[in-house]
Parts: sequence; structure tokens; C-alpha cells
Amino acid sequence: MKWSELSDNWCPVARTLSVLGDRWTLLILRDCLLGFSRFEQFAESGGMTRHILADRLKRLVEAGVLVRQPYSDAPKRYDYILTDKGQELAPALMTLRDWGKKHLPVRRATAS
Amino acid sequence: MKWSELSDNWCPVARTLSVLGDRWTLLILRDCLLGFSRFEQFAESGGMTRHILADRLKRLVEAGVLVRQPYSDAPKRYDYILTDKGQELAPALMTLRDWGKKHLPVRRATAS
DNA sequence: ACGCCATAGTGCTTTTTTAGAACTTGCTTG
DNA sequence: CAAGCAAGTTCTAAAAAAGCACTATGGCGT
Repeated sequence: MKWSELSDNWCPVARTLSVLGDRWTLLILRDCLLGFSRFEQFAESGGMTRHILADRLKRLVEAGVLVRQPYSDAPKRYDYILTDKGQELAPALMTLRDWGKKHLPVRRATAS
Repeated sequence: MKWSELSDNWCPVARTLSVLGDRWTLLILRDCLLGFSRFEQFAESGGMTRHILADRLKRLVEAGVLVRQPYSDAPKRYDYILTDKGQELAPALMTLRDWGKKHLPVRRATAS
């Protein structure tokens, strides 16, 4: 089964995963919730390649989680903004964050 | 960046995704929460190949989310059981389920 | 003992995805 | 005119996943 087929699954968890069930999508969304909105911001923040980033942004726009809003006409440029649908992923991100904080302590310290 | 490197990320969301950030892992966990515990049950339920299933179960055991408990000595056989750490993913699964129910309606009806 | 079934995986080959780095495009600024 | 920035796109190689078939271990029926 390829993961596009998941989008019509009877199970809502499976359908959700058809949208954000990969390593990078939720990290992009996390960045959106932190206020990021541009390609370069996402690229610098996450560890994914620009290639994957472009692909994931496209998928998220198709899925209605983000919208691509022009912020410059001159060289056509866009902000990626959370829709209401996307905003409502905040609780999900928080439960995942809480689980990580509780159960996955950092081994290699990066913060002071 | 490969996804194993995510496990030491400063961000707890990223660390969480290093454990369950793929298309199938959360579906296996969903099945666990529904009471499934055996290889064949997971195999019949989800759409992943047996190959991937075996790999994900191994990772989940290594991550301390599941434990592999023998239920038969004769032919060595095991149940995969949620640990407390695994049980605590229930809220996360529920928020994902709720989001899916609300925002990703089924297009191709499968239920009556 | 022999064939057949069940569970829990492995092996192998093909296809799809990802990584990683360079390149393109459109426009701005020095 | 050269340099730079933002937002991608292209290309190649490597990794992961799909899809089947196959193995291993033991039970059961005859």
C-alpha cells in the first residue's frame, strides 16, 4: 500500500497520517506555529533538504493545511500561512511535544 | 540529515518524530491500543508489508514503547505489548484521530 | 511418518523516496 | 555590470519501501 491510498482509509488516524505521516511535515508545521512563514526560514530551521521542503509545502497547500500567499509581486514570492485547519493541529503538536519531553530526554546537550 | 539524528534534537517534537515519524508506526500503535498484540494481527490490519512491520516492531521495542513478551515456548512466539511509555501515546493518537475526523472526511465510503 | 496448516518472520528484486549539492530565475543593490 | 538574495528546480547516488515468495518451527489429522 502506498501512502496516498491511506487518505481514504476508514480510520481517521490513518487519514491524518496520509497528510502528516512523515518525518518532516510536522516539523514544518511546528515552525509555522512558531511564526515562520517563508521557504528560507523553514530550510534553515529543519534538517530536510530544500527538495523535500518544496514538496511538503506543496502537499500541505493541497491538503488545505497551509495557504500560499504572495507577499511580493516583483519576484513572485509567497508566505506559507496556516489555515484554520492547520491551526487546529496545534493540540496534536502539543501532545507530541509533551510526550517527547517526558519520555525522550536529550542525551547530547545542546542548550545551556 | 537522516532521521536517527533527530533523536538528539533540542526540540521535543523532533525527538518524538524520531520514534514515530513515519507512515506506519502510529498505525501499529493504534492497533496496540485497540488490543492487538501479535505480528499477524498487525499484518492483517495495516497496509504495510511484513518487512516493514518487523522493522517497526523492532524499533518500537528498542525505543521502549513496546515490549516483546513470549507467549509460547514451543515455537518461540511473542506478544508485543505497550509499555507505560507507549500507553501514554494514547492522548496523541486521540488528538490526531479527532483532527482527522473533523478535517479529513472519507471520500470513498467504506462503512455503511 | 507424512502432508498440511499456522505464526513469525527473511530474502530478493523492483520501484519510490530521500539526501546532497549545484544550478536557475527574477529582481535588487553597489 | 557584478554580487546577492529568495525561492525554488535539477541531477545523481543512496536509502527505504513495495511486493512476493520462501524459510523455520511446531501442531494436528490420518
